[in-house]
Amino acid sequence: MSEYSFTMSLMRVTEVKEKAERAAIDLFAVRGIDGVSIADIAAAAGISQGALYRYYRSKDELARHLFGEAYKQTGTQLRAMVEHEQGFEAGVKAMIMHFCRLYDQDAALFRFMLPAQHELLPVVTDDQNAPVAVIEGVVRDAINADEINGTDVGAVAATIMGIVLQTALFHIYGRITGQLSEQAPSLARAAIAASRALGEVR
Amino acid sequence: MSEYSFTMSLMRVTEVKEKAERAAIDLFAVRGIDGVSIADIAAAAGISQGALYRYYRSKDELARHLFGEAYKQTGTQLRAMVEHEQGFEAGVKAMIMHFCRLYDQDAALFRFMLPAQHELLPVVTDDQNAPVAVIEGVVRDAINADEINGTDVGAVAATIMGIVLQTALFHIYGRITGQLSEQAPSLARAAIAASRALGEVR
Amino acid sequence: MSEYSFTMSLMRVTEVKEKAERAAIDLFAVRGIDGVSIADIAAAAGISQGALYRYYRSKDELARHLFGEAYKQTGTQLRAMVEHEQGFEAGVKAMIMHFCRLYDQDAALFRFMLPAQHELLPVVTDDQNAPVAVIEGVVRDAINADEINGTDVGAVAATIMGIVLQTALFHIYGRITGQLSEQAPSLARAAIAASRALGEVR
Amino acid sequence: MSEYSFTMSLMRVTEVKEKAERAAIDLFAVRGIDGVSIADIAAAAGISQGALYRYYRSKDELARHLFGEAYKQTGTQLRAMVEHEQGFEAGVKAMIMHFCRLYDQDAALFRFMLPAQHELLPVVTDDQNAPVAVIEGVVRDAINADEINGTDVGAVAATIMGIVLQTALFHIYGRITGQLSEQAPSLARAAIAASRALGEVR
DNA sequence: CATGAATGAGGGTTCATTCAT
DNA sequence: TATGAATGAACCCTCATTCAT
Repeated sequence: MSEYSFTMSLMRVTEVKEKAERAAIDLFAVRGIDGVSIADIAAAAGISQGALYRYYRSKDELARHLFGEAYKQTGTQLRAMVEHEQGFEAGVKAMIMHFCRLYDQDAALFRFMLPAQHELLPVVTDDQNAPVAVIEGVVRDAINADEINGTDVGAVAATIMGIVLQTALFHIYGRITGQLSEQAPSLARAAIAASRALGEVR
Repeated sequence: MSEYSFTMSLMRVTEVKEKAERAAIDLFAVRGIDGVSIADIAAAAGISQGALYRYYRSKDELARHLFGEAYKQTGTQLRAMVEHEQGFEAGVKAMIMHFCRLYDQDAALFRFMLPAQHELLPVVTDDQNAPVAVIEGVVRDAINADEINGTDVGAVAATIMGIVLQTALFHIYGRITGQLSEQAPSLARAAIAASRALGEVR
Repeated sequence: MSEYSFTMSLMRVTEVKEKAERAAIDLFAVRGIDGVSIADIAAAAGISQGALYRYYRSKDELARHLFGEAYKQTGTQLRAMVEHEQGFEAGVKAMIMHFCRLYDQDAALFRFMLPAQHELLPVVTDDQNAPVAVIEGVVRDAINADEINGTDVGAVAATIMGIVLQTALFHIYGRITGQLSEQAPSLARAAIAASRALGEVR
Repeated sequence: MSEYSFTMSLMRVTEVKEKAERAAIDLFAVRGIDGVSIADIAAAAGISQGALYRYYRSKDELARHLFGEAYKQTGTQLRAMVEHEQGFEAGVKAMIMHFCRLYDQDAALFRFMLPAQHELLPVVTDDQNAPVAVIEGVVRDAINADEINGTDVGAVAATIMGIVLQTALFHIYGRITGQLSEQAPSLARAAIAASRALGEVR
């Protein structure tokens, strides 16, 4: 009841919550959201099933929250990254390096997010800080600054994202090995070249 | 009920199977494999639940079969496409045009396959005719013919696939509109440029 | 698949459904709706839990349906009973006799309905054929025909219902024994006397 | 949190208990015992869930205690009421007026007790001071004093109780409006007339 | 051979109760 | 002593699968 117990209970809260979230992400990454039961998560986290419901109203909310947070945080970091850079090339390089490092640091989070997009992206609020929005912002600026030709912002953004994400996917499936961040420079070159090529007059 | 069963018995086996598969793909595309029940498929196909088990041992096998067939067929068509073409550029153009047409013709099949990869690709036999294998073949030939620089076949293949698939994904989510096949030429240019850029010496 | 099998499956349907409903009523009567689990009902009916869901979307719907049907049927029978009778006294006698016989024939149904009113009456549509409505109709006619004095139809109806239902409740709790229908005449006299007394000038 | 616990420790034991009981009754009245969780009660009472277990061993005991207390107290008051009166008529009038006032003063308590009877009456000890016992005592005295004819004490008591309780129920459901105590005299007349009519020779 | 009612093994969720703080 | 996070036993419900007809 003193500050001490107050602190303790707060620590426990984060402990349990963090353990649950870590377990959820790791399991979701491997088996997909629907392939993981609350019992699985609780067992992996070393907590009871009921404990999960103190922090999340439902399994659905847990998945949405995890995805949403990771998605938003990725976007925010991406934006911060980009704002330090000048010009399209620097922006793309920074973003792609960021993605690659993210993957290298927490592949499970990536393995969770990639498939989860398909079902959760439509649910998550299309925030200003969504990774897609950040990428599209960079592309838009580049078009306005005549750094690249092109009318369709989405098409260019898709190209950039596709190059990185599919590479990550190949890595997950073992078709590519090694640290992804080592490939970041060449991926960036590819993305920039592709972006320019998209807008070329035939 | 009896009229119904009468109709059923007049159906060709393939008819029933086709209806079931078509219904399954359409439903899987929209709600995902786990989001669709056998009852849903049977209802949409106008057949009984039990009938499905005459053709497939389980729902899992149905999904695997549908994915596998589509995957294999796409790969086969892709290979046929490619064999008619000479050189890397022509090959990539043909493949990308093929993907785009496939999407335009049967978006549902795409919407089914794209997310399904994540859980079914590891299960499906890594055939010679898998789309990935075909793309990698084209890339390998190009490298051998010195059309592009690059040591990592997978990296180039990932780039090419990523550009097309993410563009399709953007189309599914409404970020891109119009016929995808109209964008095929520019996507091909982007893919070729990206492939070349990947191998550039810095 | 012939008419025979069609007939058979229909018979099974009613069999299972009836068994489930009978078990549900009997259990609800003794332990209350919330005190009975789907597992209890299934076990008592000798069917699987899942089987229940072919006929009812939820336990709630099962309870509502059972109550609603019994309630409506009681009302309908009551109305039929009453329409054969002339005047207030005959009407009340008929209704009370009907209630008593109902109780004697299926005490469990009564034991289910009496407590269930408290939670389900507000949910059930206030039909023209609700027992309350029928009783109120008889009362209203009596007032219009100057057979009884009284301005408040509800008050008189409450009195009549209260006399019968509380008597049934006493019987359930063992405070009264024997066939209730034997007591119907005296209950009717009491109800009629009470109805008249309600409207007397002080 | 600390302010809160500070406040709590200043509370008198009875204060906490009273708040909990008041909250419990109010919630039970509206949603029924099974429809209310310990968390609901604790929240409404402004106490912790655990605190409830200092006063009651279980939720069941809480409900039983509340019902039992109210039941016993009502019976005791009823007995006190009756002992001041002479004769059957005066006794019934006093009892019914008491019931009506009780309802007017604390409708929630009534709304709690009425449905709760069905599950808790069999559990509560059949005390001498139970309302039913008091009513039956008055009836027994009246029979012995030849104020009413009748052999079955229970039947008469059921009639009297039924008239009052069902009227209260109608009031709860909105079929009757206004203060119930204003209707007490006419309800008493009805109860007395019904009691007499029960014993009449046909 | 098709049917669809029945099964039963889980899955998600709630909640009375406990207990470390 | 009060707290409320944690527990875990049920509970309701879904749905892939089976099988008598």
